[in-house]
Amino acid sequence: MVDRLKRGPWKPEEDKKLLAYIQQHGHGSWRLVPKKAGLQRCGKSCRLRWTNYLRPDIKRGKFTLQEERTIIQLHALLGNRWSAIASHLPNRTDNEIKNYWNTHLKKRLTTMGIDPVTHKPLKHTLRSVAADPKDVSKLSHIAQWESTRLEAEARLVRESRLLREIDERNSNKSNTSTPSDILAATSDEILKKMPTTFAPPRCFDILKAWESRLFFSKNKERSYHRDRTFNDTSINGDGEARASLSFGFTGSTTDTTAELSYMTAPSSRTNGGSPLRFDEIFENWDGGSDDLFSEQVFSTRLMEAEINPAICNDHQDIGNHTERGICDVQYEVNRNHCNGGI
DNA sequence: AACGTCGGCAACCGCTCGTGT
DNA sequence: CACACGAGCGGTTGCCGACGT
Repeated sequence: MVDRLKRGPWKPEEDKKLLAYIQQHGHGSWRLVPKKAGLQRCGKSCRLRWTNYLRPDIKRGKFTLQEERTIIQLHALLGNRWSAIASHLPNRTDNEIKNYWNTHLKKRLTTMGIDPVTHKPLKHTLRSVAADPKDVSKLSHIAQWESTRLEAEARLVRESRLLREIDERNSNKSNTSTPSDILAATSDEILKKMPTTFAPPRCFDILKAWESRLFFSKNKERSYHRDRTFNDTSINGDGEARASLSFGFTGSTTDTTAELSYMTAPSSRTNGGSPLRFDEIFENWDGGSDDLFSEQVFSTRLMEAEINPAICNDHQDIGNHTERGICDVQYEVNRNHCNGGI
């Protein structure tokens, strides 16, 4: 008689058997696992049960806001590459992330007027759903900002991957190659692989997105037009790229200059968090006091606040944000009290 | 209380990729 | 080079509980 393989949900005793076997022997070849563990399952079923459920390092339960943001941002960069996304979220499985995306995040983005596939604004939504022209404008700005930023970050990832590949290949080449050989080969490869159009400094795109967000500000009490300059981009040895935008604004009692700088973090410093969204700062800047900046505290306007106003006032120290995330965002503000303005 | 609908999630399916022979 | 096999990945299915009528 041929043993029929069992399918469907796993029973606790089956879990126990599989767990006990793997803890004692390791899984080795998955094909042999069910036989050795005394299970009427196929090896593939055992592997899935282990990787998606039984593995001791799996984190279960509700996704944090930080995790949600990371998923959304990584999805914009990587698409449906769930395993790649999961590698940035410690202790979460690709299956869990995929399910969470399909059941929660996709719908949420759609509600916010963002296409969950392209991460770009849904044009029909901007026209029809948001009847108030102010809402249309707001949605449009947010979507525009997000889209530009994501495109820039996607390019960053592509370019750094390309450079790393080339770097690795060169370091693996035989020692007989002269430096000029390597240089020639490298330049050739870069020329072949890079887009034919000239790519502007990476961080500028992101700053330009911020700039449009900033100068579309709804606050009429301040003027943001003064001393607005983009500063140069630099890339240091750790792979960090940085650019900054300096600008001034005039308030009712103070003259303030500020610098926004965008710095990509080297991979060694990333830990699966997500970058600070600058539109969050500006939303609060518009309505907040100048002291907001001297205290280095601001309110985060979370994406979820679009649907849940109850979590709008979550205060967090900017220092927490700069230590985590794929990209670091920093800002510096220099305030000059000018006794009644300039 | 019974029934229908919906959402969440575990599990499966089929394909691709990498590796060994 | 071709083939077989194992493992991994993304898409899909189906079960089950919650909720509404």
